Amino acid sequence: MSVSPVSGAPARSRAATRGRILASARALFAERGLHDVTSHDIARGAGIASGTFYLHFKDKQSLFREIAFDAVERLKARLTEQTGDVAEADLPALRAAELLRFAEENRDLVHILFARGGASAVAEEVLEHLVDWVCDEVRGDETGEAAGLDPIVFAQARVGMWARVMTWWAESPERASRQTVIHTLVALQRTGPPL
Amino acid sequence: MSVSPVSGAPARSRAATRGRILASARALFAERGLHDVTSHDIARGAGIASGTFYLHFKDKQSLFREIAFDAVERLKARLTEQTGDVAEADLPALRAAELLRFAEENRDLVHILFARGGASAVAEEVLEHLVDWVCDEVRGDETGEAAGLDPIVFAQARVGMWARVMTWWAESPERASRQTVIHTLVALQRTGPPL
Amino acid sequence: MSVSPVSGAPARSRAATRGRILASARALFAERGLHDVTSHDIARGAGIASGTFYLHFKDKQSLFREIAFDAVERLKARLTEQTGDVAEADLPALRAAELLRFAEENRDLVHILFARGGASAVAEEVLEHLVDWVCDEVRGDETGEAAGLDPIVFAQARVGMWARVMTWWAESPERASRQTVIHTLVALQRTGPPL
Amino acid sequence: MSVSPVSGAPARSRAATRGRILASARALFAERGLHDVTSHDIARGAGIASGTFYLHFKDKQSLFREIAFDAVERLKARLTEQTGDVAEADLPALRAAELLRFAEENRDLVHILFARGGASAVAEEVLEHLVDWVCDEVRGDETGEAAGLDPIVFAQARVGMWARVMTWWAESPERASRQTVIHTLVALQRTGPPL
DNA sequence: AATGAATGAGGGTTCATTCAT
DNA sequence: TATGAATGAACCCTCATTCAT
Repeated sequence: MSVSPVSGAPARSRAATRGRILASARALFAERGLHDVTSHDIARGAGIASGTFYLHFKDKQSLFREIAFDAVERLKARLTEQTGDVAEADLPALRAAELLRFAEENRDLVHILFARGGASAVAEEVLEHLVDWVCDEVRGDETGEAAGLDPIVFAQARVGMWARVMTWWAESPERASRQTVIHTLVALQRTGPPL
Repeated sequence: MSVSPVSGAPARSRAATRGRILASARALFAERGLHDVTSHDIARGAGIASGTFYLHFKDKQSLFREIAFDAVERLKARLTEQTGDVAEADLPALRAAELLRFAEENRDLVHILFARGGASAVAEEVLEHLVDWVCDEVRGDETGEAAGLDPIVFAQARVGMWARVMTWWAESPERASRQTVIHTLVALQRTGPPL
Repeated sequence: MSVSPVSGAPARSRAATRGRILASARALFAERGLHDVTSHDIARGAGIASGTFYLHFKDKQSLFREIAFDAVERLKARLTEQTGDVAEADLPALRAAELLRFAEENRDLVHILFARGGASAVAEEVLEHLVDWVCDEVRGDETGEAAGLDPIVFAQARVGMWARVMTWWAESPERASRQTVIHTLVALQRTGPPL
Repeated sequence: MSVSPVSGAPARSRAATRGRILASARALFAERGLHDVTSHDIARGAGIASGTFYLHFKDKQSLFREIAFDAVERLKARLTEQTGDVAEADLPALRAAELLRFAEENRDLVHILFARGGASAVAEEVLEHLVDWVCDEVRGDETGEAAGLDPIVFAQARVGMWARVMTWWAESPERASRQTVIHTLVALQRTGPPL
């Protein structure tokens, strides 16, 4: 009812706009973290008006959730694809390679999820989600590397390790060759014989 | 007009006020995370006026830095104390025990530093600081567990593992017995023989 | 390419859409008040797209005006119908009965006009409109109950009384029997003999 | 933690600032109604920064409540002062006079409470509060003017009448002489003999 | 050293309205 | 006629920080 002159508006495709918002948000979150990115920033980055943001997402938080969980799902899918096609002995190396591939192809996402993302409860959920997944896998394989270890502690440790290494590598992949990283990860995952 | 107070006897010593602020901040940060605690909250918790905060700390950021780095230094000291007094074979277990002790005695700090604290660049610095320390240690010991591995990757992995496990355990220590956690950590740190 | 629809047979008639909008608005305004109902809410309630609203009404304000003035006109008509058919002594009771009937049949409208609706200048206009009408009536009847009184003050008082009682009764008619309310209104409208 | 340069701030008395805000709000609410006055408007009118508003009031709503209920209490006090000092027959006239005095001395408040104030649930509460008061009074006096009438209906009617007349008169007192209004009100409050 | 009232730049979000399709 | 994505000004409120006392 109050004064509110308006200029006008085009009509791009809904899906396209949504995509632009996601892309803009991903980039900005990676660069500055959830708390230092405003909904206005995201809108500007997407080339839309600030109100438009809320036509596509309930709020900033839920946009972040969507980006985060979409990413973990993709990561899980990557790691799962490997299983079964190969000799068991090769699995650790293949998985390490997949982690690096994912980190390389999703440098911004990795940063959001595992480093700066810590800004919110969402990141914690994401990590816990990953832990649960590893945990389930380990429990299903009594004779594997985690035999005799507590599955949860094992999973927490492993996820912590992965997250940190991926984040570091994604930040500047030139700091260590892919082979070096894979080799180190594989070694660390080969637990020695009991004393 | 009134009796002048004995000079040199401030109502509260500068150091005491500073300490109260630190304590209040530590508790609040742990409970709600950096971004959900205002400078007013901290002042109220410390029983001082809001302006007084700035008489003791440049700003919220630097208070957080101080808390964070003080904590890592204490953690490093703990881990270092062990070295040298014991047989090399026992070191991993002793260190794991120290990590848990630290986590237990500093539940709030651990949360700030490694989980929710992620809210700022400071937490990233803290982790990196720890990585550097591990890295230096590893480089000085060519024949140790990290022999043949890239020191930086090794350090990142180890710190990631420690941070995650400590955070998880600190959150509710009743989830796994101290022995279980130590045992799992030790096993994961005993890298197997090269293929 | 497809069979062309019979011309002159719009999917939905203009008037029908208009009516749906009015009905939707009436219900929502009554439920939540003018300021808590958005044009989108109205459109959704009417089963149309939000843009369509503006094909039928200039803006929210003018929709509200239309609803409001339509209602007062109907109320006035009700009260006027009575006049002339009956003995003068029975008029007050008949009118009071009409007020209640109107309130009962238009519970939502009454609320909009006289209570929550106060949200805007429109409600004020409506009341003033009613006052003018009562005023005119009174002026035309020099020997009536208002004899010797200032017509405007009289009209303001009467309209204030009516509005409040109707609103209250419409909100939950079970709070007082129709007879009780009528009886009280009639008594209050029978001004006593001058001192 | 974000950029937030600040200019500086004086230190007027807390009570004084609070008073300035109340005065500014009263004037603006009367002029434009609750919904068309922003917290910035109020702050500007009070000569303070916009944030200062929230140092003194929880939000706009509660400021409005305070203004409103303070006013009704004063009105009730005025009407009560009279009781007891005078012959019962003179009471209606004295009360009517008080209503007008109040309206005259609080032109803005009257507008807020009984006209534009309709904008919010608060105004409804205020009116209901007044109704309850009248109701209680009436119930305590079985032989008074309301003898034989339903107390609630009676109170609703009376409050409606008062509110409307006060509002109208406060808006421009020159429209009718004080004597005229009082005379009319008194006449309307002298209910006639039962048929 | 301490106080606490004041500052004011934004932050997230809403919504009346437009217009290309 | 109808659609619905888009607009963008404006709103309420927060909070890190300052400074007169």
